[in-house]
Amino acid sequence: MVRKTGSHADITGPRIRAAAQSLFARHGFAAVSMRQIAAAVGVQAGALYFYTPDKQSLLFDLMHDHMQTLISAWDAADPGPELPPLVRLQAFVRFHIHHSLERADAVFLSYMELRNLTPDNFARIEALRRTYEDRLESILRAGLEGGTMHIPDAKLATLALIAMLTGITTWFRPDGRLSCDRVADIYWEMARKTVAGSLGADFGGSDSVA
Amino acid sequence: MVRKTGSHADITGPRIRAAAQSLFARHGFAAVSMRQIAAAVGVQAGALYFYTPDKQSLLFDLMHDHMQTLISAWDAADPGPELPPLVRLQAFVRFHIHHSLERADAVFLSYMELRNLTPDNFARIEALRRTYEDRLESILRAGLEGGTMHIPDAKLATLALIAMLTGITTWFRPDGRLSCDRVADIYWEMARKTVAGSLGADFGGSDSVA
DNA sequence: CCTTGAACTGAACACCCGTTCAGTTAATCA
DNA sequence: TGATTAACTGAACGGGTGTTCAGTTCAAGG
Repeated sequence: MVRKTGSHADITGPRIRAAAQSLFARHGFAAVSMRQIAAAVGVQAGALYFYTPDKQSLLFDLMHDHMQTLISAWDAADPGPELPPLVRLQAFVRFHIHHSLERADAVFLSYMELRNLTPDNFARIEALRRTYEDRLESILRAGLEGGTMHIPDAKLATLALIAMLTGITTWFRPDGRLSCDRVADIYWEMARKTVAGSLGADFGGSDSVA
Repeated sequence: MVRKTGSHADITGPRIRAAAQSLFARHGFAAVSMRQIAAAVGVQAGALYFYTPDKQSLLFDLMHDHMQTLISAWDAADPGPELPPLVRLQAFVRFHIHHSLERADAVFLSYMELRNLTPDNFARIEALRRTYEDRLESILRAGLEGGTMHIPDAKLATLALIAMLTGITTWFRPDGRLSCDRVADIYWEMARKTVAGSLGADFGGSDSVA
């Protein structure tokens, strides 16, 4: 009696969130009005407040869900700490690229609209972002300690790799020159070399630059 | 008689642009009102229109100036095409990091507010961005042809490197753990390895991952 | 068939938006 | 000193903002 299966509400809520995500990603949180979101769903603006307390919560929920999904999806995809760090790193690179490209709008939102969150909400999203970064950083530290990786700074390498991988979402087009799989192959090769042993002597003179 | 030296206008224009840049970077173009910009300058909103035709032009001018400054500053810093590609790449990495960190607001604007440009203005900024990317890409292609670099895809390596370098602006703090110079050193080492020869056999088994 | 109540409308609330413009101010020049 | 004019004010313009809420609708439950 409290809940009817197949009710309209079960589908309208997700539809609002989908419309908001798409519009926020395309035009930015501040540039999209509740009336525009409502129109995209085919409803009056007032009806949105049956599903969300306010506009800010709509943004926060989208970002929060994305970060939680990201983290738990990686924890499910992680081949495990007993495997060699380079194996785990390869899994991470492939996972991050595929997961991000399949959720371009959510990824865009989650690092473009941080400044539109209230301080409290910002802190919660930041914590999740750091949690995800720590997953990668611990892989790099394991590789460092095991001697299979050579990185000048684990924290900076983490940030550099994530920036490099996430940047793909800003230019990748499914109908472009390269498929998602091919892009993942190429980026894995670059990432592998970034953390590889520092056998830089194979091109003489590069260090003797003024 | 047309221009008075030391007039108020000579300083108010730049002050408006500085305030707009700071506010746009912190809160986003759409979230900042002309009245807020005016208040930051200590003037009424209407006075802004003595210096800019509209809000959109204010944004475009900031982004356009930043891109032009970036490109011409690199062209001045480029050690020249007669030098080894790895030398030029090192110069590029150091230049990009230092230039970006000294202009955090402008960098932030120029890749966060692209979607708030009118289609015409967007196309003009995009062209400048591509011009800058081409500077790096041609270095990588030269290294590829000369055999001193080994990259799976010059275009993707360009995008990966720029994303990696520009990402620094999102976390770098002048009073943080590492100085700008130290960060540049670390990133150069990572960038160098990314484009280095593919002597990946120094850690056996990494390629035999399922 | 009638009641219930979830889903939704449409109008209203107070306020903010970018932009314009008739005036005011104050400094310069002849 | 008086005319000129660039710089700026302050009010107004039409319209959009997030949010609320008294009503309407309509399918399901008893």
